[in-house]
Amino acid sequence: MEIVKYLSKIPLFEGLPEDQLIDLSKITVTLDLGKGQVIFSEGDEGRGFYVVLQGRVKIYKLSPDGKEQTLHIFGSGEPFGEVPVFAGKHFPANAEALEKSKVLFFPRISLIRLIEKNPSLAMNMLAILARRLRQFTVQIEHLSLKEVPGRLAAYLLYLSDRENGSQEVRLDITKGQLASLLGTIPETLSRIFAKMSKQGIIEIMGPNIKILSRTALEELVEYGGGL
Amino acid sequence: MEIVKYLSKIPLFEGLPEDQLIDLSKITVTLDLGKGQVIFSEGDEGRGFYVVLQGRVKIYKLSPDGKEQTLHIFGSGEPFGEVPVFAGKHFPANAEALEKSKVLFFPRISLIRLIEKNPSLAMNMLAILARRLRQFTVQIEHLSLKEVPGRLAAYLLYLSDRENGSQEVRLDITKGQLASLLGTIPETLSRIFAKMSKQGIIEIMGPNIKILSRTALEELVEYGGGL
DNA sequence: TATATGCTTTGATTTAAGTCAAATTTCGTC
DNA sequence: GACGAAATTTGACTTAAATCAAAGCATATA
Repeated sequence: MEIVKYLSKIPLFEGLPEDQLIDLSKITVTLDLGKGQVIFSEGDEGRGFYVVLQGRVKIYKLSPDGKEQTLHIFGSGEPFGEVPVFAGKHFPANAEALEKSKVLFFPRISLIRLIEKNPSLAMNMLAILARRLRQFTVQIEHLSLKEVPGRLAAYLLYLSDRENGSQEVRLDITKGQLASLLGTIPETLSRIFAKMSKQGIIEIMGPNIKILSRTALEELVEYGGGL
Repeated sequence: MEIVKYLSKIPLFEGLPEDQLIDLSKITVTLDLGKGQVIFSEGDEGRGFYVVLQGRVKIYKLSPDGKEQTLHIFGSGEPFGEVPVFAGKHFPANAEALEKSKVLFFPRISLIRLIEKNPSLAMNMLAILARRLRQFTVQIEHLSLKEVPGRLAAYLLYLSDRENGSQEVRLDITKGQLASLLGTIPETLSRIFAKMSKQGIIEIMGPNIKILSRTALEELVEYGGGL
């Protein structure tokens, strides 16, 4: 079966024996989503969690006046919506497909049953949640302790590191989406990009960015200000 | 043994059979901490996690220039520092006793062994981590989408709700600590308190605050601004 | 190719909140 | 109860970033 092969590649289920993967595959539902399609909304009952197969999914919060704060953007292989499975009740945020996507859905009940039979699955899940907690810690730090240029610099360095230190990175989300992820608005982000570019720290070619001075970016993260 | 009785009251270990609690008690180390004493620092290797027995413990991040963002304040019965146990390596933040405190330490290795033997413990930990993730979601939302008055209003309502809607709440942390928890500085917080007081929304008597208009607070959370 | 739609940039202005400095209150301890 | 240290408040000032408005680009689709 196709699904089993997919499952075995998802970090969450790494190291599970084949028979358990088959068990898992039996409880999953595959969802096909169009661009912009809402997967769940804040306050919805959490009946289970999801894993991205193809495409990208955005998790975000809305303020009453419609301003958006992106919490995460998940790509292929990443699980989301696990919180209510264990914490109970409802989703604390919204989820929406950024592009045409496929996601797997794992119903809560079946999953809990599976975990009870299967401690190592629980360990994997613990690791995932702990890692996510760590990401949030960083995000909170950035939002409260750093100005926007510092946050952007940190993000660019993160992208670069992800491609083992490449000088050139590509934004795989729109600049508007990046603004929301950094806790700001497109105008502000655009101005900061312009300033960084003028100072010769980066070079912008559409969604491709060449890092001209890694040091300058690191200083922005470290000491902020002064752009 | 004393410790076993303590352990049985900690949500994390709820529902564990007595013999497992005894096992647990054997691997714990009790730490006595003075006020202001550092428990671990960002970057330290995570050798295990902690549970507060008495007192209060603050988890926080520091910016290079010394500004502090409090992530959590944990009281009696609450676990902290679990992230590196499952996510690996080092602590992502600092921990310090806010007052004279007692905490239990659970070494990583023993703990993992225990969890592997013991699925229900894993389920409890999953629930705890999931709840914490949810709290962070809210905190990020607040930091990015709401102005300080809205965050303060939300905090006051939270305190009030915790004492089933009481009109009078008591800050169990200093206003400086509250400022850090809300992602701001004491001066700003003080001004906002003054404004709210002038507008008859609250009445301040030292650390005791009387909520005069719950509605006004709710509006601040909802629509922000206008103080 | 033309046109509409959505992204991005730029400019002018406003504003919330941070900084620096100093006065004042509160608190712990001798 | 009195002293010194710490926490809190107040004031004047600065600043980063949001808002509002409009123009410029792309991109995809008819």
